[in-house]
Amino acid sequence: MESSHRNLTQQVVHELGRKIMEGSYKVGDSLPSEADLCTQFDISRTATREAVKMLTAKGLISSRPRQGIKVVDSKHWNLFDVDVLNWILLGKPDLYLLRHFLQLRLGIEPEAAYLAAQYAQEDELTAIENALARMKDATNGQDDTHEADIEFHQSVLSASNNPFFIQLKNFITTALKVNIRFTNRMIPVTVAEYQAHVDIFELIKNKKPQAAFDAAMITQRATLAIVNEQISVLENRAL
Amino acid sequence: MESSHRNLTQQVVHELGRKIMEGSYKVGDSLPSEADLCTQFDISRTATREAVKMLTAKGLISSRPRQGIKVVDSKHWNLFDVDVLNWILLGKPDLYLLRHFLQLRLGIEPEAAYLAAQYAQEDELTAIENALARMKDATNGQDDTHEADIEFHQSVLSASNNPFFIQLKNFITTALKVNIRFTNRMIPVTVAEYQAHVDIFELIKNKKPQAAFDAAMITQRATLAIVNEQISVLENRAL
DNA sequence: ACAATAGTATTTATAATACAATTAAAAAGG
DNA sequence: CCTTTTTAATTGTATTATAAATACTATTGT
Repeated sequence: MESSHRNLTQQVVHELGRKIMEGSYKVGDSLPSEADLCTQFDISRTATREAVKMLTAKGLISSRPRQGIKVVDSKHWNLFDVDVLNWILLGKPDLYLLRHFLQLRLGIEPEAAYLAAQYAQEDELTAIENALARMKDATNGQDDTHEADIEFHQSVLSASNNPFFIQLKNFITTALKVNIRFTNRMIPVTVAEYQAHVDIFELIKNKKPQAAFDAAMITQRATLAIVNEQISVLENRAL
Repeated sequence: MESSHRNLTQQVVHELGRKIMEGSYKVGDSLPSEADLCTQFDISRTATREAVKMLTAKGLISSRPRQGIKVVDSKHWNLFDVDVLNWILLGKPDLYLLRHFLQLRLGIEPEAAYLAAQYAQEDELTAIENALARMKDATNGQDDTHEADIEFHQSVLSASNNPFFIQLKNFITTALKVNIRFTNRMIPVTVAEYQAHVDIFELIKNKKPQAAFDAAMITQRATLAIVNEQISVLENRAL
């Protein structure tokens, strides 16, 4: 149990957050009242209320006298919160969610590459290069495939020198992890994939923003096209 | 005083969040201890602690025994949280922040237009059209200029039918408000700007994703170029 | 029968207090 | 000087009491 090293409030936040994101409590549903949560988790009202406040701050629930604690509409959820993203991952992401992730990655990552080509500092370029080295090792089975891949994408975001893009590292990381769920058990990172990453890096390093943008965009559109195809197959089969 | 109709916890959250985002408490700084916050706001520890938990949930602070309450590194801040965005707006956004906003808008909005062209439902197209009508009225001074503009961009995001893009409505709205800060007192919404919006709508309606993407991208790159130019002027003047 | 009003009960909001757990920093020991 | 122990400051948790908000119910007057 990895929850034991966190305090009570955090444990309850995690447990309830996970249940909401997996759909055990649906939008509009009432959660147990404060009193019930206290008895269910065998904790004081203090801990319970603080957990409720944290989930409220993340936009998942509302809490009002006489009305109780309710799951609010999903448009209010802070989907870019690191905890919420992890709870999404703990749920059962389907192909549609993967598509949603990829659609936004397609917006973010090419532009991040563009900005990196404009603004990357020397140490940030080095960080990208280190991630590439790990990916190369990974193709030889000497390093964790997916972690190196994640590190590459994160380091490009960092190199954008834009706090909003940097904040989206959580999102991209989760997106990649969801992707791995569906492409797992296949060849880890192919040489072709590795080469595509190297190409983007070279364009960033040589300060070619538009070319870096285009290269990243082509890769992303290809990935998205595959998922769209998979969804089409599924939907046609369902008819 | 608009804070009086909110509960104590929310008032404290707002006050502290605002101060953090405006820089009164800088990264690494300690906030007053729980006990001090209680006396400063003249409230109980319960209310204080719940406020601290909410700010923790938004990634602004950490709170540990003996160490106290500290502002954490800004890379942990949930910059896409609606409250955090509002506190940013209450601070004093400068041209660099505006550029950061525009850089991400440039990633998001063209792709949102692309997705809207693919997936928009009839009622979502109508919503965009209504926003356009308001913008047209605004050019004649019959409606609020900037609100109609915001409504347009929000309705495109809604039409993307992607929850992540929809969640970013807060971000885009704040970005537009910051933009208004710097372009205010000028002609509200020009006919040319209005026409650019109409063009994007037509491409969405006629299901031309790539063309809608390109049209939105051109507009955004132009806006960003203006800000980059303003920053260059400022920086050259500073030398 | 119906609508407006007042009352009631449920639930969260706030407060006050006590004690436990954590941990940074100081003190003690080698 | 380094390591260990102690201390004290600060948050973590529990308990109890009361206040405020509000959905629901009952009453009342028409």
